[in-house]
Amino acid sequence: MDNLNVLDVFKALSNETRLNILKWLREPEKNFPAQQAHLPKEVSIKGGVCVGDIQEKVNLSQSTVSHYLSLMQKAGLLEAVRYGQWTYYRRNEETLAKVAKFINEEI
Amino acid sequence: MDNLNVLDVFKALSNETRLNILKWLREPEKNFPAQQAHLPKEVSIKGGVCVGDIQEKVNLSQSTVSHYLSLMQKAGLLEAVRYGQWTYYRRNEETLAKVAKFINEEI
DNA sequence: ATCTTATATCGAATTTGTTCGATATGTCAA
DNA sequence: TTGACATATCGAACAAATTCGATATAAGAT
Repeated sequence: MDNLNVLDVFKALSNETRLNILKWLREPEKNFPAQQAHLPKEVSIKGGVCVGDIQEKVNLSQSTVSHYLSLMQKAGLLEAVRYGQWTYYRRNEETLAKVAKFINEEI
Repeated sequence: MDNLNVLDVFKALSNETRLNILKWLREPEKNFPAQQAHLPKEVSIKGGVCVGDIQEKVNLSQSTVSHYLSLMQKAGLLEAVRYGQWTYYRRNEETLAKVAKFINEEI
């Protein structure tokens, strides 16, 4: 939605855990076994994984993971979809593409 | 030379001044008028600009600029060529290309 | 209404980054 | 060999990021 803020993006990418989360979300089914277990069969949040599943994989506190995801969302790297009490985060491919383009053409 | 350390790269890119330096070094002749004034005519360090010229453009102390350039070099974004008492820094396009590729294919 | 579960936010401790001035090192010129 | 200049390194002050546990908010189940 908002325009690309490269500084916020690079800051978000300057952390191994956050980088891993982004990588894992490339293949959610593979990396998060319990993925979307809370969703009824007729609902699907394509590519989305809830905070709890991510926290389980990352070895950090719930508050830290929540904060990280929020940072990444503000940077435009992730988007959040709420379903009931869960928040599903998924990659925002548009921003990723813009970042690669930016490196190639502007930096 | 060394292998790509993306974390160091993203940290180096997480700063407006450093980002600007990298951009300016795309077109050294345009952005650094006094460029290569110290070099004898027969010597040319393609794309290289000395620390003093960069410092003049950035509004920060000599030690800070030196530190920034060193950070960027360690991250592989710049390479340094010494000529006499001057150090010329220029972009390392190979790393930049690797970073864009990394974003597209791995992150 | 109450309890439980999921996520977000707050406040604080610790670590890392920014930035400076002072000083060290290296090179050239007289 | 002394002096001047370019750059690098050091040590310290301040700002920002990391990370936690505690608490707030919000939704679902009893």
